[in-house]
Amino acid sequence: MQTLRSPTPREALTALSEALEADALVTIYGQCRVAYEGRASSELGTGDRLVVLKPDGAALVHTDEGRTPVNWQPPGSDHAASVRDDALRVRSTRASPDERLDVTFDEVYQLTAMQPTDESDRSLVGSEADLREAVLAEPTLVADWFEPTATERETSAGPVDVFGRDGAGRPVVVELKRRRVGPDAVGQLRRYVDAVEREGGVDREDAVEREGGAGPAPLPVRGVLVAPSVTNRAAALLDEHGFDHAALDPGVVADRRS
Amino acid sequence: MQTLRSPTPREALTALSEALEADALVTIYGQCRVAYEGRASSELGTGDRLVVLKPDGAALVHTDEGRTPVNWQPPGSDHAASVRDDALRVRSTRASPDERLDVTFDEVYQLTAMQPTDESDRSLVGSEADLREAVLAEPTLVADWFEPTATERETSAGPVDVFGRDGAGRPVVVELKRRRVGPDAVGQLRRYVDAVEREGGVDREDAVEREGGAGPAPLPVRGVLVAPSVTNRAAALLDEHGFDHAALDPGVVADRRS
DNA sequence: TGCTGGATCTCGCCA
DNA sequence: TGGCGAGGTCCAGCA
Repeated sequence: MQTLRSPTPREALTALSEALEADALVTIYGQCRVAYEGRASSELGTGDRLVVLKPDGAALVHTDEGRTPVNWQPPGSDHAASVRDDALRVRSTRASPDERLDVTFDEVYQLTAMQPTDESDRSLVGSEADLREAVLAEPTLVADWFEPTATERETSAGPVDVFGRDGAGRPVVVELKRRRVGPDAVGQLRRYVDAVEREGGVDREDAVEREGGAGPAPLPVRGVLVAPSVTNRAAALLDEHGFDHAALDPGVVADRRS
Repeated sequence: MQTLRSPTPREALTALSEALEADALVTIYGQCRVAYEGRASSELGTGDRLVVLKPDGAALVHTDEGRTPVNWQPPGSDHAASVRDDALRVRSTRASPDERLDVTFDEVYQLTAMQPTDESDRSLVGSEADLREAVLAEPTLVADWFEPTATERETSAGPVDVFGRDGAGRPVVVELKRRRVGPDAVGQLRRYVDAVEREGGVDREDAVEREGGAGPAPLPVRGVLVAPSVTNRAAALLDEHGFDHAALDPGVVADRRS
């Protein structure tokens, strides 16, 4: 690890160039201006910021506020350093989409180059995938009549989270959400239900069996939204479309299963 | 600004406590383990990471990869430092939702406390708001028959981006998107069109005028999706609902207007 | 505070 | 590479 305190632009350039070459993780704290041009374009006047350059090509410009960087460049970008008008300039570019981030330092207070080693993977519990596992292990969590037959079942509108039947053999589309949902989730469920309805709501094997017979008699398709809770607008939409809601919290489910 | 190189846990604690007290922006680079518990829960084993603590309560844990921190805490959280088992521990908590982030350092390589001053605001061009301005200034960009009458017009499904009439007096709902859109945007447009249709598609003044007359004869409502481009699935949905698509790129529009 | 939708969303998966 | 949807999304604006 190398750290420079208040380096001259030339000193900073030398250290930064070496660090980028060596695939180091670099932080630069200093007074700077920032310009971005690409998917949108932005300008940021003079101020003190923390700039992080990662060996995978990510670049972050952080002020003293907010979880989100005020400016950034995604991984895969190329970092380059130079001195212009006696000022250190860091430029990060990428193609597709074509975008460019320029950070010009009036003054560099500190520059650090690190070589972190990190073999560890993060394990996360409480995702939608965990919710799906819980539902498959205990389908009555959705409804006492629910019998799942497939996950990620393909439709013309995209894959359905969990697909199955009710006691009367009607197709059931289940959409899973790990948190309280708004109208968008109901719209999503609606698209899947519509698609299954259009396609006759039969599994592929059923379709083959029926092929020689009469045209498909479209079955009514049930839609169930599984989520801890829903907003008023979402509840109204669910009602409007005749969909069901199963109140399931991934955290509670995880506790019960453990 | 203060920087400690390879401090002992006690030295790090002292410096960190002072820095947090002084509302400093703090970076800690070291070998650590991370645990999160709240909306979900996660574990992260030993590795070298860069931790950023902001005076507004934001906390970021960055590895050498990715734009997104591997763990974090949003602004508004409370940071606290302590020494446990001869190791520096940083805990960031917040209520509502109740969540906690713990970072335990096996070793601190460097700790820096900064006092950044940043008065500058970022200006950004190319947002959906810019697209709206362009459409209002030149409605024929949407269609030669389009006459806007309101923005953010309220409906039971939420506010419509731009509302207006076509040449025949039919209500028009316009949904703006700054980039290529998928099925979700069509679903959104559909919800707004449905809502306006249900409500008669009249402006408030019209409704008052008509109140004494016969019941409202629901007008067919037109829907227009304004976006640079649409995916195949979205195009199919637009067609299915009889909605129009106007190809407008916010970047191109910005150039033309400048 | 909750609801709603935008974002240079990011990220992973899959065709 | 593009399409698609999840995310501890974050975030602003508004009721």
